[in-house]
Amino acid sequence: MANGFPKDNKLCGQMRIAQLYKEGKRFTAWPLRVCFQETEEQTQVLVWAPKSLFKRAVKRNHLRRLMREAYRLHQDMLGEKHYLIAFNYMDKEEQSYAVVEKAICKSLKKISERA
RNA sequence: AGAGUAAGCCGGUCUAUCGCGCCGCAAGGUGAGGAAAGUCCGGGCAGCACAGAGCACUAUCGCGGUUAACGGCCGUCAGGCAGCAAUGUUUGGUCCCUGCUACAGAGACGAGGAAGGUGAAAGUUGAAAACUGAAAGGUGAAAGGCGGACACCGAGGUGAAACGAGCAUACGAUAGGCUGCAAUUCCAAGUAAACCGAUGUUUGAGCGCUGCUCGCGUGAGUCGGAGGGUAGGAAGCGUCAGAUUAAUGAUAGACGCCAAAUGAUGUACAAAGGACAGAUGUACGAUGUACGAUUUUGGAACAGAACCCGGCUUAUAGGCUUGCUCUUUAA
RNA sequence: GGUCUCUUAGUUCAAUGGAUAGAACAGGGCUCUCCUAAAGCUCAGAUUUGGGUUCGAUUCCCAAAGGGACUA
Repeated sequence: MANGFPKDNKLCGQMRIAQLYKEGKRFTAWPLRVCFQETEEQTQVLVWAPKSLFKRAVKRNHLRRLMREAYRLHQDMLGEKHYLIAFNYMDKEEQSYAVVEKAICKSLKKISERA
């Protein structure tokens, strides 16, 4: 079981991100909003907390790390297929790790079922 | 002991498991703060410019020191404000030239003179009879009163300020070439040397001298519209962090810190009270106060590097050290 | 990251350092009308915040907060 999260698994590039948001399927799993798309290449993930909701950089960094950590520990739930996924933090409050972990698990399960 | 004040410091530690960035073949090494923040100053660094003259513009402003530099810091002088005090805070070139000082006030920055007093010109009144003359007018006609130009003396009051000044946009001294790492250099990819309008080629557009003018140089494009393409990477970023969707985290446990509760057959002090010996002692003592082992619960701030330094400013739980001041008690 | 700029009634804008901060629209009340609109009268409402300079700050200076523009 591979629980690492190296740099190759991060989604980057303005064009590819715009394409994902344009063509990908979306759903909400509080406090997250998820956007995903199936792909032939390796799985890449984007994690994001908006500046308009969290003005302090510390809080944004913390939430991003929580989401990334939760994904890293549960990424084997996705199965054999590869996806592009974007996790957007939605809630105005800063939630604990337990809440974020639950939401990530829920959304990963949903992705593997729907795709 | 309490309260205050000034200066300085700390900003949890360790272990286990799973992970991240960078360096390295690997083993391994290394990885955020006192403010990393605001971007308010200064410097390094980079690019452009640097024949000259003049005018602007911006910043600073008692004195001395410190520094690579500063508008910072340290010491000190004077004034204002707060405090019983220790101390804190704030202001600090000049008024020669150019201007400003509302309302009120006679007058407001050139002076001019108000109530009142002294003197006093013009004018007016006194002013009619009578005489003279064709008439108009003249003579009579002076004292005194009213009047108050003007000259001298000169308060009180108004107002922040009444001739004393204060202020800056004014003057003086000093400093500053301009722009900023999205600077700048290189690589890769892509496109549109096309179209429309205005203006211009010796009757000189535009550009450069990076604010303007003179002056000098250059000499055919320049500006706007609509439209097309790209927005990746490397260096800059070394001196023990260094990315470019942007690394330093998550979980569990232990210790330490803070707050509340608990309060040991515990310790110290006070003590109603009865007991024993006896005119004062001895042990006991319900109960109260303080200190407190232990246990339980909760809490732990402000905040995250993007070229780097020196300051300033702002945010900040809790704690530590030292100096000084005041109040109370004891010696 | 850097360079600038702005904050005044609910909204859009005025106001040499000078008296009670002005105007339009919006809002409340009254008149008119059978009712509404229009019109007329009237009322309330603001200098982003905290210091300083000044006799006196919307205005000048310093700090903070919140917007906006430009720059590869």
